[in-house]
Amino acid sequence: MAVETLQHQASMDARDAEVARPKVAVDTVLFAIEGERLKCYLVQLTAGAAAGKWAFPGGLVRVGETLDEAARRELEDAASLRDLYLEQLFSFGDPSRDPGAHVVSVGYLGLIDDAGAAISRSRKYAAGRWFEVARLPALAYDHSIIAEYALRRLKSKLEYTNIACNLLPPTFSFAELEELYATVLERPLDRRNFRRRIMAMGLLKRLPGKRRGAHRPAALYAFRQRSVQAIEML
Amino acid sequence: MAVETLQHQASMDARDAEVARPKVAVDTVLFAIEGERLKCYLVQLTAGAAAGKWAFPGGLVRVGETLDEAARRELEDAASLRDLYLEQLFSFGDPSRDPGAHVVSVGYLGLIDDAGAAISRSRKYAAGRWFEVARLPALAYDHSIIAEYALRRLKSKLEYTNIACNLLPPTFSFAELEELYATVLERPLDRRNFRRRIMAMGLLKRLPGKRRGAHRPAALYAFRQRSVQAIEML
DNA sequence: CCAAAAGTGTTGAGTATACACCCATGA
DNA sequence: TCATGGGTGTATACTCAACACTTTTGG
Repeated sequence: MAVETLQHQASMDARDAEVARPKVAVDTVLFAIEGERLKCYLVQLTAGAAAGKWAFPGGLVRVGETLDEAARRELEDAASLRDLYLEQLFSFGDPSRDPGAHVVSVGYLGLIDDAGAAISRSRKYAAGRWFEVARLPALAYDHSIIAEYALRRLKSKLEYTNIACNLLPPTFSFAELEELYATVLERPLDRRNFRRRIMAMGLLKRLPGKRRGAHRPAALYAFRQRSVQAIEML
Repeated sequence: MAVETLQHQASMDARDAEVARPKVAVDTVLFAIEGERLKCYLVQLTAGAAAGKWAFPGGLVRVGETLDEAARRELEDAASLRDLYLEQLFSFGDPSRDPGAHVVSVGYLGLIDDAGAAISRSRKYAAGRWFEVARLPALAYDHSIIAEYALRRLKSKLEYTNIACNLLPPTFSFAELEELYATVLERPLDRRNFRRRIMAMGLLKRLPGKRRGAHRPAALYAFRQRSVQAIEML
């Protein structure tokens, strides 16, 4: 096609309009902690070859919106979620990843501190709910590959950023922070070493109150700058 | 196109078919070392609003090819380059990044060990040549943002992978390896510490010959596994 | 007073850094 | 023999990992 010869990417060439082009979609792997388990949110598809299968919420990017905006729009549609942490992961372009058409998907990692905030009342999907990451059902398309990327990224960023603040409520005890790390990283942490490292970074501020429970009350903390991505950690 | 009705990302809304969709392109920031300088390859555009400006080689992704394939095809077209190291960087989806149309660009980082291998005889571009990274001309679209991403990624991966093997010829002296690091990272390295670290990793094998020069000959090395990405380094 | 979770320091090992001189060669 | 780049070791500071007991509360 001569189309290629005339231009770089967009091409104002009218012939372009007739050439089939891959579509662009976004898909978001949304994580939350619930009941000491790492979970992610899946929706059940209603149409197409993958109908009935579970997948990450996502959809086609529209002309005029950024990729982030598209991801946020889809999450709002799928689960009425807003204002969550989003980070671009990777783009998946295997033409056979969706048997119906060539769709390039930009994968996103999303984090939310409250799994309960997700409300599944989208007309677009048959259902939506949280699944334990360790026990995901079979996923549509190449979504299990996207899931692996997302999990790897989450684990890795936990070790060198303050990303954890997006998985915790505004106020939390130190034990809760440590438990978050242990849950996501799937290994126990040394309490003293962990506390020392976190404290040395000065990311937390101590709050006045105490968390009352059945036993010795825990001091409460908050992240000094929530949702900001500092560097250097474990 | 019924295609849309059949699947997830494409939403089943028939109206979708008539809606304009963003296009997908790839753009590759190709690096090489030449004359103790880090350089990257730019092409001069011939058409569109950006005609005359310099940009990274790239172009629209075709239906049926992967993103990697598209990037390789564009590099082959632009500079007759094949078999180089490519790694996906990030996707840039700001609708205004290309004033002509909404084009989502998947940025790639490319590395080649021999700048001389690039042959600019593409009909698509007015010119193509290497520019010192520290002295790039004004770039078309959002390519200066892509350039920053690429450079940051290169610097960072140099510190924890063996990615350097893609910027060096099959055989090199230790001084050349060190100089590569110093050039890219823009800081001097301690020769003894650097050598110790690299050696401790066992990534290199010593070759029998010597590099003859005006002075004391240097031992020659090669990467044990070329183009493989091991982990853990500086 | 007992069960359970919260909180707290020290030591040893390993790793990273700083630093200066001799070597081999060609000209 | 000299100019030039190639090649080598050690001492110190720092960072990371291992490890167990006391405190505070509710029941």
